[in-house]
Amino acid sequence: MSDYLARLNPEQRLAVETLDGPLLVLAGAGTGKTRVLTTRFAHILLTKRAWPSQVLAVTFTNKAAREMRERIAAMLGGPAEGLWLGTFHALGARMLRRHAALAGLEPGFSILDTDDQLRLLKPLMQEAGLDLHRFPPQALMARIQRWKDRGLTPARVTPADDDPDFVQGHARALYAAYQQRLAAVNAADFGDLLLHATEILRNHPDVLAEYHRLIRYILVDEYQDTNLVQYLWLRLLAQAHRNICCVGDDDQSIYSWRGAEVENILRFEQDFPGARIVRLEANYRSTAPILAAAASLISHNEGRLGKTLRPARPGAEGEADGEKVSVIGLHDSDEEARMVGLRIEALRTAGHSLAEIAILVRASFQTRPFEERLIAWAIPYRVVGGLRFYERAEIRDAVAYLRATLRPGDDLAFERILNVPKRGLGDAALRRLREKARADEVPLAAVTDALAGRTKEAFSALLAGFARWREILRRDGSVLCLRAILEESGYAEMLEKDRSPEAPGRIENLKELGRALAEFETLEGFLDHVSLVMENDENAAGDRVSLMTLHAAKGLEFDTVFLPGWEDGLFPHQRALEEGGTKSLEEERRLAYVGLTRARSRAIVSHVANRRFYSGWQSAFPSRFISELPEDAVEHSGSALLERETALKSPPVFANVFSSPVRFPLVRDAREERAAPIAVGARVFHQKFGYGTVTGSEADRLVVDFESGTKRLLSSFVDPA
DNA sequence: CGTCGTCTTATTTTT
DNA sequence: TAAGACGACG
Repeated sequence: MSDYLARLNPEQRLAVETLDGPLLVLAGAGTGKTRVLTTRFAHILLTKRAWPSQVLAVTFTNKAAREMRERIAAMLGGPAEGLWLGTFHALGARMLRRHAALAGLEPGFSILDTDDQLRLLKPLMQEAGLDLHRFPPQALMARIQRWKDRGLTPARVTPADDDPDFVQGHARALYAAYQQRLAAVNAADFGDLLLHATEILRNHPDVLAEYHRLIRYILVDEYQDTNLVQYLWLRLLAQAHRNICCVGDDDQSIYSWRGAEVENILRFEQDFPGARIVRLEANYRSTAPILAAAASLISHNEGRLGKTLRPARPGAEGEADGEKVSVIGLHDSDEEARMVGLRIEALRTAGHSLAEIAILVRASFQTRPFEERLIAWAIPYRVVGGLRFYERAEIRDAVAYLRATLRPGDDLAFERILNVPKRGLGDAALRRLREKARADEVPLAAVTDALAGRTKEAFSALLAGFARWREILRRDGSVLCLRAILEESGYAEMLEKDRSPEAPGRIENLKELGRALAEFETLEGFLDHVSLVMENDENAAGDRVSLMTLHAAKGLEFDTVFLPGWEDGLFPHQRALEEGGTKSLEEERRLAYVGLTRARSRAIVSHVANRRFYSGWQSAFPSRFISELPEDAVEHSGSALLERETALKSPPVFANVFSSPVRFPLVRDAREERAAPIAVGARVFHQKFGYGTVTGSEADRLVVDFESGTKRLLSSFVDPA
């Protein structure tokens, strides 16, 4: 028997070897899901049931796709080429490029980012006479996205899907107009990639048949996070041979806000009659207390498919059941950050690798106090999934230049860089260009005789530039073209002159863009890569603490996981409590479950009594999730311990906590306590200025002598030394 | 047309 | 608080 099969446990093996017919693998956290998927893929190939190009494997993130590709390559003993392996969006794009005409697009269509989308939508809303203050374009955009998530083209949107009160009942008409504009500028937004692809399969049986011939096996990762279009797309592709294997965990469904429908996984058996279900329940990752905590927490959700994780970690028994989950109450977020920093230091001293430590937060703004603390103590860290590489302004600018060079009709790209760097083509010039372009029915870059004087010259110079860059692109390739653009457009000069601290980083980013560009044969391929895949992996290497949102942590694991900010109103989030009812609360709980199950050996949950909120402070109660953890797997400690106990017994008035400035008497205010002991003559510590001596005070301000000089600052910025 | 200052407003989660 | 929008001035 093949040794790759021998390495699996019986349930995993069943999941790998059940090749014919629909199969749902319910894989709990840490049960070897990725291993099953990749082994299954390799098994299909090694048993010669299909060629690599006949298997379609879909993941949610690029990271997962990359990891799968690497693992498969390792199992096959060579690079895995020609696979249909990627994210839903990447595969959708690939499909759409092949059949662009069927969606009313040219094959070289652009993929828009959110800026472009709004720039397209805004004027349409204005034309409809909508007040953009009362109806934010983002809100309508979100509505359109949700429709796309559900596979609804404008024609398919029924009055039942529409809300007559929203944007004065214009939503559907604006959606149709928006789609027309997209086609007019030969562009697709993110949602279109799957919507168009699915629509093509629905409307063109010949194309569908082609894919049925082409693709024999389908593998789907994170099935619990698929939305309706993704489901429709998969079902269409799978309907001929029905060899579809979906792997997922309903307890880890955390993307409903993005249109994901847990129902997809819950009704798999009805969708694919005769489907088999395999449950993976042996958890190889976490200690018994962590699993007990996670299990107890998630048991408060209803409507689960039901799985019981059992500890199977090698040596789990030998480690005396492992450390209990720590729950620590603290006074405020700064203290929380200090606690985490101290513990990280202690772990480091004890020989733990920083790469095995993660801080997982609910919302991205929470990362700040931790970053400040880690910087102050010189603990290397990385923020995972923050600003993506492609989302940085300079990258978008450079890409817009490339897009406008490659596609003279790409008005959105052209508009973006028209006056970047400043060349005297401001709002007024743009307005005139737009009017003329509209009247003459030509792209912006083809407008003539719309401007006069200086602006005219600047515009001609820019057009001459593009003509030159197009020539360079054709003759010398994209890398030299990019270099010419940056030099000749004045963009490089603009950055060099920029004395702000970010400027050097921006220049670095552009160099990185050039390096990435060099790896692509065509500019078209590169542009797709950039909008679909490109990630920010600087800092990826090295021994660093990982700092990220809970959402970004799915699929990862660490020895030690810090879970700060478990307070009602923050986690579960206020909006989940106010809107969406039980469903949202359950999703928050699944998020907590995901967080806990990232930990192999240690999980440290913390909550604070006072959290920074805009400029002021708000008191907060411990998260209700904390009381859902089993007492015997948890150890409580911390300076806010008493408050926690009182708070948990108090009536549930949580909804008011964040929206009103009420201070609950049972929660001590960290400010008052801190402010008192700092008197004239006291030694204090400041994050930036270091140690100093207080020489005076007035109201809430202190006068402090630092080595670098005397400062007047808010007492809240210094700590007693 | 561009710059500077004031004012507002926002904090979920992202392919 | 802090970043972004917007309006008044040069």
